[in-house]
Amino acid sequence: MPELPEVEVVRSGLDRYLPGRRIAQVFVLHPRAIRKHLAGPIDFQNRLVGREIAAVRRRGKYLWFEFEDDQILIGHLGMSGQFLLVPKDTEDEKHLRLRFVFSDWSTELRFVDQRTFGGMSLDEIGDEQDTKIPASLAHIALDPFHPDFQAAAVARRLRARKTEIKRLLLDQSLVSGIGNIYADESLWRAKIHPRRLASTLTIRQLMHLLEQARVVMSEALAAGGTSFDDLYVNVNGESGYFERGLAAYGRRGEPCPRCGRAIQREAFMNRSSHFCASCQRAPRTG
DNA sequence: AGGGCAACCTGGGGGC
DNA sequence: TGCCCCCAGGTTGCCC
Repeated sequence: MPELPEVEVVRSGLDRYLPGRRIAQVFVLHPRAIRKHLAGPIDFQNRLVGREIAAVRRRGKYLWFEFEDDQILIGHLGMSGQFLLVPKDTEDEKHLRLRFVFSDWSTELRFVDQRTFGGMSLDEIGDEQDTKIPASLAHIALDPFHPDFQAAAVARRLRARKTEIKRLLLDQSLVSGIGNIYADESLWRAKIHPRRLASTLTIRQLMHLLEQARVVMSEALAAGGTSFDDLYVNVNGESGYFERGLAAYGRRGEPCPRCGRAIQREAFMNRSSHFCASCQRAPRTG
């Protein structure tokens, strides 16, 4: 569920409350929530207790907690993950996976995740130039919100690939942060069919597409993200309201806001693509 | 090397 | 009620 705008809403909520807080206790309630931390739950707990959070950062759909040394705690929401800041005496959520208790604070941090595709792991800062990014996230490309994001360079990389443009938008090693919702919305805005081969587009068209991705995601961020149900909420449990801003995603059969023809849904990579067959012309086949 | 697909999970909704 | 199938904001690993 959560793509860049939703993860950024969560990150900013965490970063508003957590810097300066010291972890007093860590509870691992489901082992899958830390499956990428290979050293296991005891090591996970031992290495966190006593640490003070310095900042909460993000690249693409990953966020991470920085401490005062090179240790980093990475989090990914997967399809259904939530970070919630709640009073300690709040009843446990059904899918509560991790609990963080802080020194001298009546609020605790909870990681709740119905489908368990998300999780947390401990890592160290990598050596990538001056940017403090966890070593295990080195393969994650810059996202369109990053000040160093270079649309022209990314466009050249996209054009060099011999596959459909939507696959590439979803490839987090080329451009990060875009998922199924914002891929469909960006393609709709740029009037490009999702199955169009990237190599048939011009650099100018690809740069325009990347710009549409940045714009639609910043509009979504301003609206608090897209929430179809209560699986996506901010750290206070509130939904975002960008669903009303979506033109194509999840709108099969509804009129295209631009031309009025019905939005199509098509199976794609075990999921789906939504587009306007009139505004986004299908590539020739065969 | 790069492309394509199944697997990892839980739960909601629709059809019968 | 119940069962079965399909669907869902993502990533990974394995095959070719």
